Parts: sequence; structure tokens; C-alpha cells
Amino acid sequence: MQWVLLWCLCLLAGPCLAQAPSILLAQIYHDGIDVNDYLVSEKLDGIRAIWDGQQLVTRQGNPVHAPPWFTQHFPKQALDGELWLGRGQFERLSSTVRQSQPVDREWQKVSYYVFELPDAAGDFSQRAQQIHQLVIHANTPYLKRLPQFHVADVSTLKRTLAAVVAKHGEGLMLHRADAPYLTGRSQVLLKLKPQLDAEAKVVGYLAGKGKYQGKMGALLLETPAGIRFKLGTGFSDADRAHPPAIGSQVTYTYRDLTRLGKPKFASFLRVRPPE
DNA sequence: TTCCGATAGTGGGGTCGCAAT
DNA sequence: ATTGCGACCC
DNA sequence: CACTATCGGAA
Repeated sequence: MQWVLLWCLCLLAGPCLAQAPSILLAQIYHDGIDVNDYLVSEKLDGIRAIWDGQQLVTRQGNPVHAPPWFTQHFPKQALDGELWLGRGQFERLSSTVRQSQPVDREWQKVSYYVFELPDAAGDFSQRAQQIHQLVIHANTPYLKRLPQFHVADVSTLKRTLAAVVAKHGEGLMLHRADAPYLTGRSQVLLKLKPQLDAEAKVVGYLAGKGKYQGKMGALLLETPAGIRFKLGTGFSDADRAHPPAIGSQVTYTYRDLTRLGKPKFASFLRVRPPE
């Protein structure tokens, strides 16, 4: 009975079970690197999940409620990868994965794409080979390897990106082929995503909280198509003290449009100069 | 000296689940 | 039955 | 996820 009490206390106290695993995080790609040093893969628009040999956990260490049959043939060793449903399917995947009671019909379409082996020796190209063998041996449709490939030069990289984006893919990842397994954020792993610009009109302000108390927290914008959305990042502290005027046009960057036509990952760039 | 990586702290869209209405 | 909100994913 | 602002140590 005591463990029940402890369990309840844990729920009340928050993330006492959730211990964020330390994993490799990506930097943003910039020109100037030698692409021959890297293995390239598609950046999957899914949910990062770590397999510890027993269960899947998220980046923050929360358990993923996958059906037992989904992971039953997974190996005993640790894996790092992405739960994925296909390009442009993130919202549906999010629904599937967040349900505390897994729905078999939905999970049947999900796959776990492995791209890293936390406990393995060797450099990344060697680990990629190990992943290949491991996935073949597991022989389950729910466990796959994320294909890794070389590109000859930067122009090939850019063409590859364009091809992926044309298929509604999110972008590319570049992982140094000679790197041992390590964690943290570093140039070992780079992400390359397209950058789109657009303009919208400022139609309102949202108040800031915490250290932005009394300053602008976000702008309410309206696109030429009449879509309204909030823009709350990309501003310096000075910008927030003196935000763009109501009625002015601002330029922002974004990555994609959601189902409802709102920009995903929008960030303030600049006030559009008056004409 | 400059720059990089780690933290802390803001903000968004979308989803689920629970509490409040 | 509907709405609002926190806690997560990105 | 996006970003800004700091800080200490590596480069």
C-alpha cells in the first residue's frame, strides 16, 4: 500500500519519475563546413524517443504509452530515434502518441526510426552500420533505420534539401561521420531546414509575463489572407519595450503552415520599411 | 581576445486530459 | 455538454 | 519548436 501513496505523491510533485535523458542536440547548419565529413539524413517531423532496453521515453524523460506489441521485438540495448508517421503527419502522430490509452489501429501506422546507439563504440558511420544490422535482426515493421548517406558537395546538399522539401519533408540532418557517441549541443549534429519569409500586419499586442512584465509579450498579426496568429519570439528586450506600431507591417520567418493556415515556428525578423 | 556550449527564461501552434463552468 | 487551462510534444 | 540574454571556459 505504501507504494501507492508514493506513486500518488510523485504525480502531485510532478516530474519525479521523469528524468530527462542526456542526448545529442543539433545546431543550425551554416555554409563553410566540409559536407564530406558528414552523413546526411532526412529530418523526420516526428517525436524524439529514447529506448532504454525496456521502454520508450521522450526527450524530457516521460514514458511513451506505446502498445506492448509495438516494442516487443525491440533489442535489449539502448536506441535513440524518432517516432514517425510520414511527412506532414506530425499532428496526427502527436495525437496517437499522447493518448494515455494507446489505440492499436493508430499505432500500427507508426514506426520508430533509429539514428543513434547511445551505448555503442565506434564512430558514427560504424554505429550506423550497427543500426542497420540490428534492425534487420529485429525483423519488425515498427523498428526501422534512418537512412544515412553522403553528399558530394554543398550544391548536392542543397538539391537534396529541395527534393525533400518538395515531398513535404522537414529538412536534413548532418552528423559527423567520425564522431564517437556524445551528448549535448554541438557541431557534431547540424540541422538544415528551409527558411521562409512573409509579411503580416500588426493588429494587437499581448502582455508579457515574468521578466517581460509591462512589456510586449507577443504581437497579434494578420496575414494578407486574413489569418490571425501570435508572434512572440525573435524580439530583443529593446524591441519588447518599444514594439512595432499597430497597423505597421512586419517581416517574419517560419517553417511551415499548420492545418489551419497558421505559420509554424514563426519568428520576428524586422519591421518592414514603409513604402 | 573571441567564440562556443550550457542555463535560464521568455514566446508560439497543436494535442490530450482534467477541472471548472 | 462546453470551455478553459496546464503539461507535454514540436 | 523559436528566440534572447548571461556566464564561464575553451579555442
